[in-house]
Amino acid sequence: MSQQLSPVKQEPHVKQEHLSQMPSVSQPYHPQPAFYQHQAPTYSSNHQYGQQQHNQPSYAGLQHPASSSSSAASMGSFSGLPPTGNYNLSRHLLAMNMQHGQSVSSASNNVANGGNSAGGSGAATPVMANAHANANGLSSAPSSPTLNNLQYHPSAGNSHFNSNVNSTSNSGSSTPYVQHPPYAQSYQNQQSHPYHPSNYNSSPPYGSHPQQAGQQQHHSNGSGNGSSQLSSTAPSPMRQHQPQYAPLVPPLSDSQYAQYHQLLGSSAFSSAQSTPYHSNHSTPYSSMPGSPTLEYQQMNNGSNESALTQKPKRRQVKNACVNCQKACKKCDEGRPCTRCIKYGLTDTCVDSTRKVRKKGVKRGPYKRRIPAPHMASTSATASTVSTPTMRNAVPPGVSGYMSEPVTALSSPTQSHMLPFTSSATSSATMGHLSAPLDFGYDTSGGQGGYAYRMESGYAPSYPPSYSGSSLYAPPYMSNGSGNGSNGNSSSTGGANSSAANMP
DNA sequence: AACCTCGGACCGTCAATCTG
DNA sequence: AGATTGACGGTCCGAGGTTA
Repeated sequence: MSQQLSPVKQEPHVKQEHLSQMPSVSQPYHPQPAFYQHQAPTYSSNHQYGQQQHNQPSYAGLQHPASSSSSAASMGSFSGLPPTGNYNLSRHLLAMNMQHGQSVSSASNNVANGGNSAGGSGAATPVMANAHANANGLSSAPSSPTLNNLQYHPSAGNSHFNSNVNSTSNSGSSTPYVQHPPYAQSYQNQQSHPYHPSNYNSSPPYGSHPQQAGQQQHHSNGSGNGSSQLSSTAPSPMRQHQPQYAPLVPPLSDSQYAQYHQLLGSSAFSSAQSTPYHSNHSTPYSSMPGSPTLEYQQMNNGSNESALTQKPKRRQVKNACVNCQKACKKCDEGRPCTRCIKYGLTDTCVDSTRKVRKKGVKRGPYKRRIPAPHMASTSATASTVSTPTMRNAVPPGVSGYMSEPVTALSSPTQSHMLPFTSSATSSATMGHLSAPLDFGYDTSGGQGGYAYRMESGYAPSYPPSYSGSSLYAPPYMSNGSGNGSNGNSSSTGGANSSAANMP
């Protein structure tokens, strides 16, 4: 079994490298619950995409009638599949369930491992240690608050909490999978992609007919204990609304599917209702996925002229599905999402797993605001200051600033979404804000591609020793800010003064 | 025309840091 | 302790290429 493990090629593409640094991506499909370890004794923590399935006996035996000929190639990672026989959907789902369930624990496990190897720092942070401590086997709860509140998705991992919940899939049924030709081809060519569904193991690259949505929903529902007690009646505790959904999905055209899904998404049947992070999502839009009029949310309900000239804010889902994530396409909160329904990828439409944020990363002294009462510049327009850090410019005490539209923005960090009113602009505190300065293109770490912006009026105060926790060079290198300084903003005020005078 | 790929702009989160 | 900062980790726009 172990000799079947083959290293998954990493595409040289930059973005994929970045994505491949997301160790937890593979975790939802990680088939290594503790109770299965006896069947996977050689399992390594340095798992790769596309390998886990080989340690999963019940899944390695997955058979697929539609993959007998042409699609066999597209299922390269399923090379161990027998060429004939019935596709055992229940086993398939069972395996997927276990893989999903494992995500909770293995994700945290990966934090300790991957995070350590990637950054070389923070491995010993308390949270990571804690995550690791919880990462063995049957841990039934997200091992970190982040996982609990954000990453843990019931559709992906709830099975872990319901180890005795029966799967409703038809045991032994050989449901015909309908392969979506374009994607079959596409995914076939992407097997080296770390996000390739075939490398998820639980996500065979064939698309399923949407009629199987009702079965697929039980991915989140199956037993995680390897039991074969399969029932055809027990609904998912988290998605028991969806049995109503499955029969309602006839073979429709793509547009019809999309339309239908929009209805789904905006209805109480949306899986978004059950996601833990939607409940406290601050924006009112999250409850209405799929509404085309909400693709962009209005920054201002017409109360400010500047809003008319500003580009509407892009709205993102909390967690894109693996398919949309891989394709860098817009997803929605429904599972399956509209796009996956459209392309027949409902089988693999599962939430991607979010990486646990690193902790213990030393951050340099923050640049400090300069009082700058005399630097008022009325030339600052709403557009020029509408940077993500614009909130910095909002005086904490400015009342009325967060009035009408802000009621929808309970998240304090979303204050930068607010329009920049003229009154605020003219305030003395705002005066030092003019066009932000781009300080080039950072390619030194992380995702790169971010143009560091220094807003005038802020004094970069990185001490010379600061290296962004070894991740970044000091982003403000214009004049050696902080050279010999102790990070005091006064030492770099000159740079900002000049910045403030920039046109 | 539809779809795919992917660079990078944009977004939201939240731990580190600052401030009163 | 609460506010703020800003890096991180993510989403997905949109342009260019490919395919049917």
